[in-house]
Amino acid sequence: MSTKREQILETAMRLFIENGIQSTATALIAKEAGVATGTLFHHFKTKEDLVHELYNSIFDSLISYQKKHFDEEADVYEKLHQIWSLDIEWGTTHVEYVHFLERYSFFYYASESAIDKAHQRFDYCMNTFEQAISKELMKIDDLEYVRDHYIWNIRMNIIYFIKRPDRCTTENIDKTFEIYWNGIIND
Amino acid sequence: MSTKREQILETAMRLFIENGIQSTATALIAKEAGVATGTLFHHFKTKEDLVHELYNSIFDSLISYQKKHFDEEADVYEKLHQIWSLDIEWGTTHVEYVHFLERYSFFYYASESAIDKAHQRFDYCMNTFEQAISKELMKIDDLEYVRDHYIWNIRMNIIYFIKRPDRCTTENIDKTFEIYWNGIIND
Amino acid sequence: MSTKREQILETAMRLFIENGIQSTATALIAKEAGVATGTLFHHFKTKEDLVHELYNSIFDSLISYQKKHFDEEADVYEKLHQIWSLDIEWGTTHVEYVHFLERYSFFYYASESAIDKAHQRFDYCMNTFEQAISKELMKIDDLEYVRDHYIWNIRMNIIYFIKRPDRCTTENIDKTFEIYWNGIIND
Amino acid sequence: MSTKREQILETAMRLFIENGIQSTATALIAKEAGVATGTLFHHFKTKEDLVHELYNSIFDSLISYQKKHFDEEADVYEKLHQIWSLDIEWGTTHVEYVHFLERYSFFYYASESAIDKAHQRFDYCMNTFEQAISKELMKIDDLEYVRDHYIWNIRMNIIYFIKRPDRCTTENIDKTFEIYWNGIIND
DNA sequence: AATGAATGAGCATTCATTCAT
DNA sequence: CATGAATGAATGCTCATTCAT
Repeated sequence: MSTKREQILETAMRLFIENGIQSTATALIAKEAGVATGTLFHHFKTKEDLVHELYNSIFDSLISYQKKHFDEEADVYEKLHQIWSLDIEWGTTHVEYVHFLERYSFFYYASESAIDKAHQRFDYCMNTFEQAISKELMKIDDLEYVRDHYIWNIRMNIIYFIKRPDRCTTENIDKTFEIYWNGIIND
Repeated sequence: MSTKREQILETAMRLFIENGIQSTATALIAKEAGVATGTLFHHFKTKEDLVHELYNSIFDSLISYQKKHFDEEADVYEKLHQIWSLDIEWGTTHVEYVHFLERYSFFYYASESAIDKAHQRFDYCMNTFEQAISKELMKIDDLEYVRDHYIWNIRMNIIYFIKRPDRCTTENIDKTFEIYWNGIIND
Repeated sequence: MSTKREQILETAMRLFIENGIQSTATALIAKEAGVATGTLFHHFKTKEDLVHELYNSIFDSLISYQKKHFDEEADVYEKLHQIWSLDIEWGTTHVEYVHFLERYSFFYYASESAIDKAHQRFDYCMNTFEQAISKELMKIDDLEYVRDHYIWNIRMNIIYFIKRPDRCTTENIDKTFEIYWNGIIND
Repeated sequence: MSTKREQILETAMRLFIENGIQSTATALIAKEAGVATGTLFHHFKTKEDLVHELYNSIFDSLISYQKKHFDEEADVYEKLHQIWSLDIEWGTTHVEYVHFLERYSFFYYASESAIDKAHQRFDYCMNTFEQAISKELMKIDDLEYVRDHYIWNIRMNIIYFIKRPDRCTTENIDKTFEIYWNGIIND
């Protein structure tokens, strides 16, 4: 019911993307959200709390989107293909979330523990990577490598398809998955 | 050539890496460099200028390192392999530069024009990508894709080998190049 | 008579003692008392009112304690001895009240008029001081001096006996009264 | 040479006395001192540092005043008489310092450690108290009691003589010392 | 070239109080 | 009686930059 709270969240997201998190003053967020500064701090103890809430809500969105379509019973190739496609579908339809995450990722707010917590939420991905490794499908049998390799490639591809929506076809998405897959798997 | 100027640059690099660029006050840089705040602004018109000078000197380092070993006459596979290996060699032996670049990349200081200028300096890389595309070696014939795909993957790998210096062997570096190459090329 | 009202008073007293009056936020009092902030302001028009109510209730306690044992008919020495001992007895058994008064005394809330009003309530003490002066018992025949001299000495002694409960015996209390009495009276 | 620094100190002292320490905003101090807020924080890292500097400079004044006249070789009675008279002379001629100390003493800024440090600076007083106790001159042979008893009485007397400058004669000061001395010493 | 005092707009956060429910 | 979201002026403090020496 808290309309003001939501207004603050929406405005903060927009301003963080436009100007960066550190460069966005809480006073500006409040002003553009049409509330008093005190109201912002009534709902969020600190600016950092506000950032974290946005960060978590984005992962809520992504994870719930993926879990709706993810098939635990499929084989490794299928599952990775699904994850890849769903990530890109979600990313290109939640552009502002992607921009926020890119602002956030290498930002000082993103403590190691926050990143760890985020990784933990993607257990179904991690399980798939582990399964792939244990089946000796991967060129490198280090979970950390496999995970980071996936994350950096999917980030790059999502950003690419956002920049080039004209190329964002199923066919092209499949092609990018092949690039990912052909690279990482054993011949 | 002034010693003070160099002290400022070194100290700034260290502090930017430790705390982030935006979170590092010029007053602190001056203090830790053992100079007056006025001296810092005597040598660098603005904080942004200081950041840019560091940024450019890093690419000077990387480019001169690569040009020393790069063989323009080799074939595409060879050239990309060279660039890949040289990037990782340079990255793992210039850890602080890598950390600085990661701090800088997604930072608001990095304007589009700064990024474009940087890309231009890597003409020998771009030429190689173009050559590969024109020879129809790549799964996707879009220069921007090929370039970004390379950049994100090399960044990911450099950071990985910095985190895991024990795994930073020629054999493993070659294996990661195979992951890159097998992914991006046509079958 | 409301329980909530009493919870507020008790919690406020505790927090004022722990952190000082000005440093204790009304929101914190409400929270620790388990009531809403609105409830606090329903029972006390302002924070200052709450402080005053505590202040007055403490003097209610002290004065009623003393009046129960005070003998108006005794001679000056006896009466001052009684007041002295009763003050120390009350103080060492109402430690939190003492702490509150010490927090309050030099605090900006304590206006001159509030202090005057408090002095007026201790008419039986003032009468005794006047009696002592008119009988030429005191080294200085200025009521203000006699009063302040008593107040500062009794405060000091109460605080001392609170810090050193092991020394708080009738014998020691009597000894401190002798210090007071031998000082102020004419030889 | 730092005129601005001194202006800040003088203005702060005045405003702290007038309105209390906590109720005086650093912005107001800067404004009334005719400097920018940044200047205040250039000279004093925090408001607390500013308060401490004032506090310490006051004790510098008192201690240097007393040491100029204090005779280490005199007997206990003489030495205490000197300290007493010098305290009152200093207090009535440095009224604003006294007011500041009264504002400060029971204020949350005055940590136990700050109070301890202050006590340590008055070693010549403490030595005299110890000497008096070891000669069995005092009714109570507890150094803490003797010290606090002195402090509270001298504070009370200084404030009294400030309020009543007409009564501040050598004769009256001597009389108040007799009140102090006759009280505390053994018969 | 080097210094460091001075600037003042800007920032995150606090808090007594109000008021609609 | 009770609630707690909402308010917004106020606060201590920061920081890139300037400038007189």
